[in-house]
Amino acid sequence: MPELPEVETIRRGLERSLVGATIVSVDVREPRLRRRVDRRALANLVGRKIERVGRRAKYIVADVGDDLVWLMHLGMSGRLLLVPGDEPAAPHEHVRVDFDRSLTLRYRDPRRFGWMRLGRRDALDELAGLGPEPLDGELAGARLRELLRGTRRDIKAALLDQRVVAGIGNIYVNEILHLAGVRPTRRAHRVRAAELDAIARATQAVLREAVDRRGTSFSDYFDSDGVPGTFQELLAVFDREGKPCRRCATPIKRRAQGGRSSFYCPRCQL
DNA sequence: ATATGCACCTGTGTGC
DNA sequence: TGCACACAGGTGCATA
Repeated sequence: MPELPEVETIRRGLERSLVGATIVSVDVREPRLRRRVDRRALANLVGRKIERVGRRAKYIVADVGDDLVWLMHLGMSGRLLLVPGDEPAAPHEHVRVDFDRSLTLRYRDPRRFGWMRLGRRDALDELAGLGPEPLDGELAGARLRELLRGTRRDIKAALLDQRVVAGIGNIYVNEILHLAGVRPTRRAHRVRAAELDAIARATQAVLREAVDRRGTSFSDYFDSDGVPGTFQELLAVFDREGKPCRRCATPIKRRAQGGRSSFYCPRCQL
């Protein structure tokens, strides 16, 4: 479900409510997530205080002291919700963490593609090898050119590769390529420098706007307070097969690419 | 190196 | 109404 803008929105919600809060109890109701949740390791959260809530790519990274980090990934259908302590459990609520302020964090994930773990900051191999954060500092065309040099795969697959750029998923990659005027099937190494500049700019513009709009809720994404985002109102191509391109009115096309749907305007994107 | 296919899961929408 | 099937915001592995 969540890409960078959704994860960032959730991060902000957790930061607002949880920084300074102390964990009172941890209840792993269903450890069989994408990777098995280590109950004993996670139990070390008890008594610790949330010092900081960060994000890297699509990971939530919470500092809990002593160089320990609580790492969470939401997969496709994961949701982190802050609810009053006495709220009854909802379906697919796999982990609940109680804090010292009548507040619990619930992890719900019907498909169980997400997971979480507690580890030492220097042992988080999940975060090693991730590409640049597109909204931190510069993601310039020149940097993209370096990252894509020599790669023969298509530009869409390259942008979805978290080692190339961190945080982009299937909604935003379609939107970015539309804004940049580049077809998703173009070979990455044949995309011109000027087009890479456009892709770099479009990446930042799309992700910034989507963060401002608190993410895209086209079916069932909600932030940590249960509030939907509004970027779906601005989608140019994603899930708009057959509808008119917002720029030129040509019907949007859809095709499968690497097992997932690509949407593009056959006129605006070359 | 990379492309493809599939596997991990459940829910929802569609067409018959 | 039921049923079969396609498809869903993400990764990661095995195989060619």
